[in-house]
Amino acid sequence: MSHGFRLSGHRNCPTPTAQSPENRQIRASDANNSKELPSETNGGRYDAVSMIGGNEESLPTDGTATAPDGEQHTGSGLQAERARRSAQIDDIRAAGGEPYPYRFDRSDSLSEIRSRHSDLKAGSDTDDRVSVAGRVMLARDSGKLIFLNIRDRSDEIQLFVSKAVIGDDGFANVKSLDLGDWVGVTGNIMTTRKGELSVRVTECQLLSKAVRPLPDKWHGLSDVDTRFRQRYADLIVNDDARRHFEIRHAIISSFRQTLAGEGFIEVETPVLHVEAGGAHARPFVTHHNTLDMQLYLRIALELHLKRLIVGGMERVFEIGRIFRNEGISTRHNPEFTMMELYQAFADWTDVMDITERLITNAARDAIGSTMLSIRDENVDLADPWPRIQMIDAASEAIGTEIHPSMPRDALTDIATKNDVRVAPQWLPGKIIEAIFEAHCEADIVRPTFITGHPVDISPLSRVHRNDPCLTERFELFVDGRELANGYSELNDPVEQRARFEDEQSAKEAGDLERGTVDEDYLRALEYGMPPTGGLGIGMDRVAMLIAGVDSIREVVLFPTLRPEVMTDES
RNA sequence: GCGCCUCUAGCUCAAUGGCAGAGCAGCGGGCUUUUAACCCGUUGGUUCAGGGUUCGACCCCCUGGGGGCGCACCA
Repeated sequence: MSHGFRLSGHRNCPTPTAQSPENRQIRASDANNSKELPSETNGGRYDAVSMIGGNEESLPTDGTATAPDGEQHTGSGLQAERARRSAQIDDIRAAGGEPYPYRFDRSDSLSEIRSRHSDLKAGSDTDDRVSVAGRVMLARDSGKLIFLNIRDRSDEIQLFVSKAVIGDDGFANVKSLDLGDWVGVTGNIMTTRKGELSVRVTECQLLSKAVRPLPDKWHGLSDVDTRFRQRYADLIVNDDARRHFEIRHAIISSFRQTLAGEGFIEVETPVLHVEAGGAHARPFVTHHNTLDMQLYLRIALELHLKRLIVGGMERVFEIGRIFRNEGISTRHNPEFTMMELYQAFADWTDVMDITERLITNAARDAIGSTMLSIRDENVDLADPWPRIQMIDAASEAIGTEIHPSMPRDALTDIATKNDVRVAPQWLPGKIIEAIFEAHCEADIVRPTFITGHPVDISPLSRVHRNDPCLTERFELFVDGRELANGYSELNDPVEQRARFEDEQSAKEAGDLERGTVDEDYLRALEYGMPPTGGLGIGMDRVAMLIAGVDSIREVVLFPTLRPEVMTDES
């Protein structure tokens, strides 16, 4: 850690400056900012020179800076830049200022100001005095006039800083701001000659000093590794990154609204499971110390939620993180967010309907339209979504009729002729699914329900009322990706036990993703579960669809990555 | 896990076997209506790491590491 910076005196209490008279002044002005006092708007409480407390103590002007560790740094480079800014912090403190004040009274968000003054003509002045806060994103210095662009969560605005208005000391302090610093300013709304909406700054307070420089102001951050590892920097400089997560938020919010409107109750069920059931996937294993027992992170929400249907809750849903110990790709993150719902007295057709409503509403709420462009095809989510049987799609793709009632050997032959490798333990339904995945899945562009999955790959689904080899199950595919999975829920405890036992023997035969017999779940079913429709939607993939991105990492804030090797230069 | 691609200044990118460069950011100077401001000057490099080939390596080869994409895995 030869280049490690330690700000002196800030690890101990009291700090060396805590006893100084200047510091007591700062404390007093902090009190002026505190919530307990009557909150008058503005009122000149922000000293125009509060950054260095009125003292004309100036920064080194020869381009060198002394880091707190005493090492001299010249020129640029990350370490030199951090040293220069750290030295600025020390100077502010030495002059009795506070580079990291406690709070700031903001009168408006930037978007509020922008909408209030949307019709202001070029070259206008107003009586609208505001206090706004944001991060300095751009700066243009023309001698006795400085233009800064600051940004808050809602928007950006220009600060118009005139030496004649703010005074020499205040002007020098604004000049010493770096891109990335947070500031709070007070002033009147105006427009420049070119019509740019601005705040004519009379007071400027540093709210937080950035010690590390921002990525390129124009190109932003494009190195994907850095973007994901330093998501904070990505969010600061990349508009798209912020937009993707706004969309994600709007989608989840929209789902909650749609579900609340249809009488669903949001619940939370355990993440730590004794048995990881409800899906075919390899789980993460963990351990509880006091109970001294092995636990699994959940791979699905299903079995707990259906226990609640047994309990009579009728309509429940959960939006929660699930974990699957499998490969990572543009479509898979080891932890991801699933929405599952269960509705008593409904069957799979009701569930397909609500799937369309949820996703169409989400698009409308998140991007204001149901029109999407998928692989250069214009898709209106509001159009009805086709419903195609899996066996029909697969049969058509290979030009041969297939059905799970056919002898396994015949299906194996057909699969092999169509370049699908068949594993020895696969049952007929699994072979059909493999043919579908190899020959149909990737070609599906617009939202399409694939229905009627074979019984042997659907241990929790109810048998199709018209075909004993199939189930009343569907999966939703869009752009070659599976987004949702739902079915008429199997509620016969005797049949469910038989299906679980088939799962267990497959697992014991070496198929690690298969399930086990969940005795407590069977006990629940014995109390009687009403006819029920259930649904699971991968929220990350819905967000990918609506945001129009090809990688799940664009809609997961902190995707799973290998640990970074930290160096002095990081 | 396998294959292909990639890693150069804080950021974005050049340099294809012959002196490691530019723009932005930074630093110094100028400019009172700019807006990716502009103008003049200027600092900054373990070219991911280690090894090899060569008179000479960012460049070619080997090993390792990070990342991306594809495959595999993944109802």
